[in-house]
Amino acid sequence: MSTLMSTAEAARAIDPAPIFAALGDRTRLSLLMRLSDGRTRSITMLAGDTDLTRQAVTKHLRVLQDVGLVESVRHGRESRFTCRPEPLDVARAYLDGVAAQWDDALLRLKAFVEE
Amino acid sequence: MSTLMSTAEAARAIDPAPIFAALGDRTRLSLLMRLSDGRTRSITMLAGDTDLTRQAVTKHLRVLQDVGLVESVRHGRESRFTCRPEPLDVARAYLDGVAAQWDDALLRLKAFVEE
DNA sequence: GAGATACGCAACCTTAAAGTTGCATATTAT
DNA sequence: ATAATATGCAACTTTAAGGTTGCGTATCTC
Repeated sequence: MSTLMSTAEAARAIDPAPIFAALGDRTRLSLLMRLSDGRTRSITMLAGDTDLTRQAVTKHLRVLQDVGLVESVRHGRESRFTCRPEPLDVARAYLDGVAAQWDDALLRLKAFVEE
Repeated sequence: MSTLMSTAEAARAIDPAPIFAALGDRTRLSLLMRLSDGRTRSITMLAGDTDLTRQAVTKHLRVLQDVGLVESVRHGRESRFTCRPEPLDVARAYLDGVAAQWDDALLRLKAFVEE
């Protein structure tokens, strides 16, 4: 079989559950929000704004990293995190798919009732 | 202050984390997918397609119900579940917001580099 | 080189998620 | 009325999430 597919197709092929799970935590959403300005931040910087310990923040960043939502680059003694938006496309593609199926169902139902 | 707001504004006002958390499980995503054809199903029906016990499915349905993703109506001795797409809009609005912020950041960065 | 800074790793605690089993109760069908 | 069906409730187990603390190591700064 061919392995060629568009990014949209690729997005649909990836299991979205782990991505949603990573997004399903307030602390992690907050970290993402702060990183979504495109700037890069160290763990200590990110932990400074929260009431959590650095280790807790590190764990959350690890969860985000495992699904590709952030990326880290070592820079001297600090590791700098950046937002990676690709998994968001996977999540959006999934939601769009469910919503589309839902809308189709409503249309068919309406057509059925009116015929 | 006014409490008037559009559905889009309302969507942004709701904490999306619990919705994402509810979506962050394969079994629940599968339940949602099967319900997103708009048809109504009993717990036993939904549990029949899985390798889980009825009770496990009941718990998952409860999680989905708690964030408004499904709705149940008692009908005789069975309770029938229906998909409710509104929370999906909340999730989509949130993802769109983050993605937009991200795109803005890239634009500003580009402008900064080129100036 | 010495001290401060930034991090990684590992152990540990607490709580909740996911799932099971057993039993009670309400409905439907015969 | 009885038997079968569909569900609800509660107790219990297992495992993982979220968080902390302590300590070791690499890296800047002076």
